[in-house]
Order: sequence, then C-alpha cells, then structure tokens
Amino acid sequence: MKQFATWNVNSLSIRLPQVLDWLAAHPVDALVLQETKLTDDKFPTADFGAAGWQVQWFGQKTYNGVALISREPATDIVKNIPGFADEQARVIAGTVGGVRVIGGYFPNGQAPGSDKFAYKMGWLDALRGWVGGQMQAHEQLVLMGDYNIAPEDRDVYDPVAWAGQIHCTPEERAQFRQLVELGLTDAFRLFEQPAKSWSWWDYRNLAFRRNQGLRIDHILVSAALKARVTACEIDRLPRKNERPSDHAPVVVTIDR
DNA sequence: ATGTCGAAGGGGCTTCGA
Repeated sequence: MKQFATWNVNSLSIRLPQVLDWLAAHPVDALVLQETKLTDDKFPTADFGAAGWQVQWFGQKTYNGVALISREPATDIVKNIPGFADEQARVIAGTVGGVRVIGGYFPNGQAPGSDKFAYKMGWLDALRGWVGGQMQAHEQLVLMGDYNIAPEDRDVYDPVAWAGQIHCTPEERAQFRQLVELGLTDAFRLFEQPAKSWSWWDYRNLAFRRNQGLRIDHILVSAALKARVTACEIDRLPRKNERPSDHAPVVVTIDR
C-alpha cells in the first residue's frame, strides 16, 4: 500500500508541531505542503530529520513556498515549472518509490479580470504543458496541492453566491478539466463521498463550525495509478486544532 | 463588520494576501 497527501499549512512555522503530529499518525509515503511562507534558510529540516523524514523544500519570504516530505529520499527534484519564469515558489516535484509526485500551490487569482487572475491563467497553461510531458516520462504520477479551483458546483457550499467568483469561474473550471483531459483523474471522485465535503473553510464567519467551505485541494492521478486507488479522503480533524490551518489535508491510498 | 489569520515593519499598530 502507498499513500500520498497534500496540505496547505498556512505558515509552516506556526503549523510545524501539527504537521509532525499528523505525520506520526499518518506515515504516508509522501506529503506535499503549500504556503510554508519560509525562506529556504529557515526551513526546519532538522525537525523533520529527527522524526525520520526526508525533505525537499522551495520557499521565499512571506508568501507561497512548497515542500515535499517523504519516507524515502525523493529524486529528480524540480522546483517551479521549467521554462516558466516565476518569482513565486509554487511547485516542487520529485520521484518517490517509482511515483512522480508533483506538489503545487496554484495561484489564488484574487478576482476575475485582475492581473493576478491573468497570472493564474498563464501559470495554469504552463503547468499543463509541463505536466503533459511529465506524464510521458512517468506512468505513475500524482499531481496534488491547493488548486484554488472548485471544479464543480457540488464542491461549493453556496454555488449560487459563488457563481462566477474566484475559484468558481468558468475559466478556472475549464483549466481543471483540461488537466483532467491530459489523462488524469480526480481521485476524490472515484468514490462515493459525503455531500458537502470541503477541504478549505474561511477563518471568518465561523465557517468551519457551519461547514461552509470549498473543495479546492485535489489529488489527480495518472491512469496507471487510478486502477489501483482504493481510497481518497479529506482529513477534517486537523481543522479542529486550536490554531488550525484554514485547509485540511487530503490523502490518497493506492493498492500495493 | 470585508466579521480571521499570518507575515512584515518596527516597536503599536497598519497593510497586504488569502
């Protein structure tokens, strides 16, 4: 059995104890983190090492930042999208146990029509081009992270209020579908899931208590892995911690 | 209340991003 997971931690400095606790309880083969918000010199390599984890990291000051935590060392590390000039640290990829693991912190996009929305679209175009090539080279591949896209209305607590808003625009949803059309599958939707399954709840408005959220953190798997996926779940438990991230981890389980 | 959280700059608060 293999397990891969993704978690936007919204500052690894704040969330490090929770991440180590979670890893102890969920010894996955690989976990990708988003929004570490750490420069590379500040990454807590020793803390992960002491707990028996291998780490690859790629960060910047204040914003963004990604990491790849794994049991076995990851090889063929790639940081950000090759050929796409980007000031922002958003992608880390490595091969773990024969599986190509790609972790991404997709741009938020702020609002349709904004400069940040245009950046999001360009970033997604570049990602798709690169991931397509990665799929040619790696039969077993997972693309996971904070996509900042709710793919369908059933991924939104109030689809009427959110219609056309950021995370829910037709352009973003088309981008998600185009990633799927590369030959990837949304592992979460391979299974019957509880209605109102979200991976993110705003800190404001008691959104978690009211279960008002979005499903914007995803794990897409290649065809070779799809045939072996036995489960995919959102772990809401860390969202109940005293100082939680606004996102919950998502985990996929693969047979053998 | 655009209602919270986290980082940064700078030394108490505001501003930015999400």
